[in-house]
Amino acid sequence: MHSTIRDVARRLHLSITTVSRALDNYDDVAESTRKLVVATAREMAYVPNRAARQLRRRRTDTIGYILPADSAGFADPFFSEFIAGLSDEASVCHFDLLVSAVPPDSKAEKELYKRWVQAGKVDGIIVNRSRLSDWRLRFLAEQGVAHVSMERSLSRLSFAGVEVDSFSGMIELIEHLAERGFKRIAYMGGLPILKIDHDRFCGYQAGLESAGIVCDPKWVVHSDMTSEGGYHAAETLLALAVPPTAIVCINDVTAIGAMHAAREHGLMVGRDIGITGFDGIADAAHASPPLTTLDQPIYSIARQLANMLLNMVSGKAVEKTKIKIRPKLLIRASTGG
Amino acid sequence: MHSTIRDVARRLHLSITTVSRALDNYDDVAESTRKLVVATAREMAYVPNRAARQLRRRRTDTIGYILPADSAGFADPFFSEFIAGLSDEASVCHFDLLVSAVPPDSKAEKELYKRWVQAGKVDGIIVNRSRLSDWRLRFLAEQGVAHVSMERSLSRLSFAGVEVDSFSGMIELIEHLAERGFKRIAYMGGLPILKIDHDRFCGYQAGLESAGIVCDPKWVVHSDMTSEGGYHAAETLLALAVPPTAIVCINDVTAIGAMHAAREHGLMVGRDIGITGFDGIADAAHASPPLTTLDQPIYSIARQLANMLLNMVSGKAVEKTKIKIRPKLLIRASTGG
DNA sequence: TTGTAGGCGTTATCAA
DNA sequence: TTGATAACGCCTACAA
Repeated sequence: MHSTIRDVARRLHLSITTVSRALDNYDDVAESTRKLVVATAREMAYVPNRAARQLRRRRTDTIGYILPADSAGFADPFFSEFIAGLSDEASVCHFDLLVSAVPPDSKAEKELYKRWVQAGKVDGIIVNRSRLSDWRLRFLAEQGVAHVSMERSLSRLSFAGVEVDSFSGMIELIEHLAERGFKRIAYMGGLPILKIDHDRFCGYQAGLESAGIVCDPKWVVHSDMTSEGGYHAAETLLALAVPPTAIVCINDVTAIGAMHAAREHGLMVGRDIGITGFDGIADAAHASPPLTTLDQPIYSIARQLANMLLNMVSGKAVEKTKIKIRPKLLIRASTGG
Repeated sequence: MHSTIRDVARRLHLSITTVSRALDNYDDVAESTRKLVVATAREMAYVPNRAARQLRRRRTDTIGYILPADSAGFADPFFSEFIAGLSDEASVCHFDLLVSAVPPDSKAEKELYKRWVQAGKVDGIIVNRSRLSDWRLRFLAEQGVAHVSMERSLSRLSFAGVEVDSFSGMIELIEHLAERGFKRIAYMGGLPILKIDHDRFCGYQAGLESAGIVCDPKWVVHSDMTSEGGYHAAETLLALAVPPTAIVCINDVTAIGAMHAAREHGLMVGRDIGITGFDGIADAAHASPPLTTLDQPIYSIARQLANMLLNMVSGKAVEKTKIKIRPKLLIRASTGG
């Protein structure tokens, strides 16, 4: 925090005003002074103080993202990629990204959102892992804070964001499994309050139905969406009297855990049992066997979300406020290739 | 951004000053007024404006972390876990975490660090993936900005941070491989300018030496530390006239890619070839076969780093400024169990 | 084309 | 124990 705008002004025997406007490319500044100011500012390594600018402009040039982090052990490449996308897009517009992690639907989460909003710390917020009934979206709408979300919640609020068509994807996936001859198909979800869990489960059911397969409630289990959780949930499934011959997992890391459990049970994944994921993280392609999955372009989705949000907070017209993406079925060896 | 401190003051017919100090628990405020102020503030949902507070206090209550993101496709669970740790620790102290992603050692990186520092956007910065000669650490020291780093660089600057003893870890690992009968041991590193690459490579060499194995330069390759990169680098190794019978990888995701390549070459990992990682990410335990690795407690390291930094910026005495951690060798099936 | 002055919401100094 | 008042660094009507 070195030179201030006063320093630059003093050095040039100009007023603060002129310096300020020269740097902001106002057109009522003589070209010669403008050049001089810009050169001097650069030479003096002048950078406008963030806090002062924020206070005055009443905006922060910062967008926020709160990680729905369940636990200490949480580590899904999904989030690395998502954050990288948000941050990259923000950088382009000279915005910053504020990040925090907090257990979903907890008291701490509520407090954090409140603090960020009421202290004016961010101009807008990106929400993901939307819940069926999501107080976050309601809260942000009420407070008039710009926000976009990945997956819409069921409430009728106007929605801006990106939605991946999990439902159709799952139907396609189940069809694929049925074609490969897998009939006893289990579903391994996450928290049932999650929109993605709901959508994927519905797609799973619809898929079964159209394949003429009945859905055994015993074959529906839930995990915490970590590989550890997937491992344990799979153990439960495989210990059943009549275990499933395929497991459809809510995401890739869960599936990686499930494959591990299957191997430990002496099953050859892809032949004795089919296992699928959702996300298309890099590691899924290198898993053993490579994982059949519904690929969603996480990085690109994150960039699009950030872009929409940035347009909103900059008052620019947002061309598209709802983007729907169809996940792509990547067939790999974990379902027989 | 609703009620300000003035609103609260007006409502109570008190001065702004008194309200401010009541809320900050100064002891020269009557207990009765303090209670009244606190209650009213809460009722009015008053939250101090961040920008104003920052401007006045000359601190931001924010720490920063710049992800060394190589590319769009980058997605290492290491970073999710690292960020979660930083963020959790920051939350405890009511600090925020500012995150950005930028290619390492690029012009953009330099500009970003400058901007953050000179605009006074953060009180301190966490650095990881230190380079052997790291301008970031020099720059931060010069500018007098508080910072901690994971892995110290070779320069003699005073260092505060956490260091994982990669060198000793690798020696132990090589010893393990040699015991298991693997003799033709390859090393798959990352960028050679990275401190961790240097340390791990040196440990590898030392390990080979003490096991009486000569190091064939052909068996030393580098990747970009992604699973994709690991996959390709392994293909190069396996295409050699005399391919190695073990591959020591710089991190887990690389190793996961390498295992994939090995399987494609018809090799049974753990029997025909030994493969090892470094990190101890959750997925490593669920890889096929489960990956032998040097486990470092990423989440806990991140918390410790953040904690040290927070103490530094709060002016608290830092008990321990250098923490050395010995990674733990987890022997799994990828080296024969 | 440039300068003056007021204020964004807080906190800190000093006097009452 | 409380209250004026002056910054913090910047932006922007408005005046010159």
